[in-house]
Amino acid sequence: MAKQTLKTKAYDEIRKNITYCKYEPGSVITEEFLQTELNISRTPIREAINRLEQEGLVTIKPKKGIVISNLNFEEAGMLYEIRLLLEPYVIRTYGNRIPQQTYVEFYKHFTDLLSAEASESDFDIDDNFHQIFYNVSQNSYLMEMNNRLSSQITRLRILTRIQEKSDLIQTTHEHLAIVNACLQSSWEQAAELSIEHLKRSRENSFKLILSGKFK
Amino acid sequence: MAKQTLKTKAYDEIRKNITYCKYEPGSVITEEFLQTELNISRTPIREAINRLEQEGLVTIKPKKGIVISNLNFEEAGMLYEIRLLLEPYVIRTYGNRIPQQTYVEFYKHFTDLLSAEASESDFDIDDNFHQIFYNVSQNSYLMEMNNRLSSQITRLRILTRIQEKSDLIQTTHEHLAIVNACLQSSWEQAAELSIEHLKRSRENSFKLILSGKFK
DNA sequence: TTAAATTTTGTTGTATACAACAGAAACTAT
DNA sequence: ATAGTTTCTGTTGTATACAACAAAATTTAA
Repeated sequence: MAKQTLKTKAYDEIRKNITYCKYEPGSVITEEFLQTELNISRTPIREAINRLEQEGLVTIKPKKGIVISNLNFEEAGMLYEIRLLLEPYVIRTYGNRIPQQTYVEFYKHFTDLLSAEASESDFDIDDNFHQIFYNVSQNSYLMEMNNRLSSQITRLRILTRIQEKSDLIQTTHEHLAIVNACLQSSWEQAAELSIEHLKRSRENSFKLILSGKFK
Repeated sequence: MAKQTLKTKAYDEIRKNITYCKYEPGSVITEEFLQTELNISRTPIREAINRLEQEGLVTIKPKKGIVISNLNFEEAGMLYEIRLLLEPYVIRTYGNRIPQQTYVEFYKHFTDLLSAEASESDFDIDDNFHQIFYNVSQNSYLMEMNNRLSSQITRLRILTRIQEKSDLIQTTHEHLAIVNACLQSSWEQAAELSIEHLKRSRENSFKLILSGKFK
């Protein structure tokens, strides 16, 4: 495993706190706050913050503080637009690179998800599902793009409380359908199913945002 | 205009030096070198370097130095893969948002390019051409992605000496054809033309890379 | 000569002090 | 009371010193 520097430690920690909405969207924090919270000096904190700004998770207000990025209707629209463009593409183009072993793991995850109670780790599993497709592309731009999207998507899911059991089950069934299509090498069908999945997911998010359930 | 901090100044300067290959791909530089070269202290230099690493233009080797990223066959393939995915999409989807005024500017650039000698500013003009399409999408992820791609594409063009007059003329004619299609609201045709343009461009780059003309 | 151990050197990693400044608060003149 | 001015406070911006460490160079032992 790679050497863990304080910079990466700070980055991981802060990013996690943002994605899981421990730091609320729109709120303002200071470097000093992070310093005492993480017990790490300013330099690594700043480097982490700079990176997070680059990734769009925070905005640095000069001489004022660090604003945790908001997640509004427009942002959600942009996120899903990109996913709708990229995911069908990677499935169609690189689906055939997914190793057999990965399917075994998928099915294990699915049975876990359908049997167990909802928990925070579900997000990671769901992220992981999407990530696989990007990783097999071996295109670092695609992988990096997924990385950017995933933290925002996770935040969106948490804010819209979409992790409720009923939705989790539906999502899992949709994932299952996609995987089944892949196993039959029906890439075009798998791509179409992923479009359906993303569109439903998007509409669900939009609905919840507009209902004012969040923010 | 936004406040220029030393961090952004260092970033702009170093990025320019990398894109225009003043710092050669594969070569190793140190923070101290940049410090004396730009006459800026380490802290802003580091922040700039961190950002450039994030964007893939450099790799920081712990305790060793800063490696200017290489541009090889695989990297070029990844770049064009993304462009081939994104550009037809933005043209098809957002072409109709391009204001009339922009077309006037396009034609002015084209006539300039076809009449004048090749110069460094041609790269900016070409970048600008592609950038317009991403900007009208108003999707920050797409715009950011273009930003990432453009510096790499520029490096590729410089390294393959593709700016030679004959290629410049061909490129300009292809751009002209795309713009003409847009003006007639033939978005599908414009998208197809952009695919042709990118594919030819890619093959040209591949050819030059393999001929060993560079690196 | 060769292999292992040690020292040295160069570079980034981290901590911290001070400067600059934006915005709020207090003050002043009318 | 209000508009303008000044002062103050909190936060980030920048500079710099020192620590940690990877790799090269040197030394040592056989």
